[in-house]
Amino acid sequence: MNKLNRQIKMSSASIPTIRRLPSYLYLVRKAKEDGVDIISGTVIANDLDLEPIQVRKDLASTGIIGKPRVGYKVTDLIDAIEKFLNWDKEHNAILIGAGNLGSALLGYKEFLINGLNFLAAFDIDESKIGTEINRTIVHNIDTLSSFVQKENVQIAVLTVRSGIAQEVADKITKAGIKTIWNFTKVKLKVPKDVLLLKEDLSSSYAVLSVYS
Amino acid sequence: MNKLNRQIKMSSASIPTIRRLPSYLYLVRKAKEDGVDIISGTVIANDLDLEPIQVRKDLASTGIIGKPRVGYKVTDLIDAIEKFLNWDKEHNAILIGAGNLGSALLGYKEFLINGLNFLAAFDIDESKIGTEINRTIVHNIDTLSSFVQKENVQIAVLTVRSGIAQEVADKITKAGIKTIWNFTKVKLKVPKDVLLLKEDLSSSYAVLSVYS
DNA sequence: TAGATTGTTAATCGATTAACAATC
DNA sequence: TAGATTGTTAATCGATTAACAATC
Repeated sequence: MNKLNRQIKMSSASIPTIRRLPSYLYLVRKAKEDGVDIISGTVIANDLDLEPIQVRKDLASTGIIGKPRVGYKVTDLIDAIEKFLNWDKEHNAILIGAGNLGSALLGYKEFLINGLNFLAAFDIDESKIGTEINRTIVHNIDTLSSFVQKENVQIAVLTVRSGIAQEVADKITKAGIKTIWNFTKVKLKVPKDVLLLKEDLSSSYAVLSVYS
Repeated sequence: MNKLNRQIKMSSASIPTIRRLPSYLYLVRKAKEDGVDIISGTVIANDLDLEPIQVRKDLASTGIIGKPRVGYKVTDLIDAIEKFLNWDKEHNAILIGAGNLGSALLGYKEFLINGLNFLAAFDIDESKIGTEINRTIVHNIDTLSSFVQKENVQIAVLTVRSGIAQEVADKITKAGIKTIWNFTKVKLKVPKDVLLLKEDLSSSYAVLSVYS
């Protein structure tokens, strides 16, 4: 178990399992729209190119109970996954750095659907400040600390250029942020009680270039 | 070993190892800029919050040979990682869907530095066609097939809206594309010999919301 | 030399997969 | 009923970690 896992591990499900759950949810919601009432792990597995046993194990960790020979009740399964992922609750977030990547994230509908609620965006660019990007108002980055202190912000999404990433991280952790989703390429230094999740496209590109 | 791994596994290093290598490379390049000639696995591990043994194992898979008591020669290590990842060669790519996310990827400097060469972008939006985004010209998506057939395109980066993702994938695989980096939320169906890598922000968001 | 680091071989750990009884 | 699917328990597989000899 590596350091990241050691730091954040506390759920009954493994991180690979947690990462697969959204794809099940997406599929089962679509099934519901199509009027399906019951779905089996086998069907899910076939659709997603996974092993049925893996799907059963993953679903079991959400607490859902299926019916042998039949499958899972679609509405129950949706509820179980949403609840397990805490996607039945709102998560207040701010986005820092309203460039192209930031704008893309503000417009990402999956987030909206699943409870990620962007209270505000922040940028230094005068021409952006005061404008709206996908319904989210861009604020002056100078107001960042006071905003975080006043509002109940759970998650900070960091899409600034790497040069100022650490500085921004210092500011928001001092203001009380406990979770940072880091899209910069900087390895941030933050207090131990802050959860850091780093998004790293270079590692995916590495997989691509090794195998293609 | 799951189906994705079974399909693409053929390198000596595991996928987790491949995914960690870029962070080592980034760090070692910085060390070089700072005038460092020799670096030890222990130092790299401390900087990245990893175990020294893991770093040594990972580096060993690139073929680099270190000196006991001393460490690795910085220039050799950079070369070894670059070579192992095929980042010493150019990879011709096209980007399909020049929205915010697509534009962000076209401007991502790490790609440029590491051999990912965007030959062209494609979009349906008339107002974008003919313009340049970070030095890459946006073409009419109608010219996609003929472009792929004429040019030596290795990688297609898919940042279109999900509704047309499968249609575009059909078109480009028919035209001969062998690697697709899929940023849409659609589970694409492609011929068996096409390498698919899916980028999925929902799974990261799942990890965040379970632990925060 | 003494001690830090590499690299190899073995042990551990955890995730995936298999087997199969229970069940509707 | 027969057969498909769940859920549990055990086996396997692979990645991480530990131990330690080799070495500069």
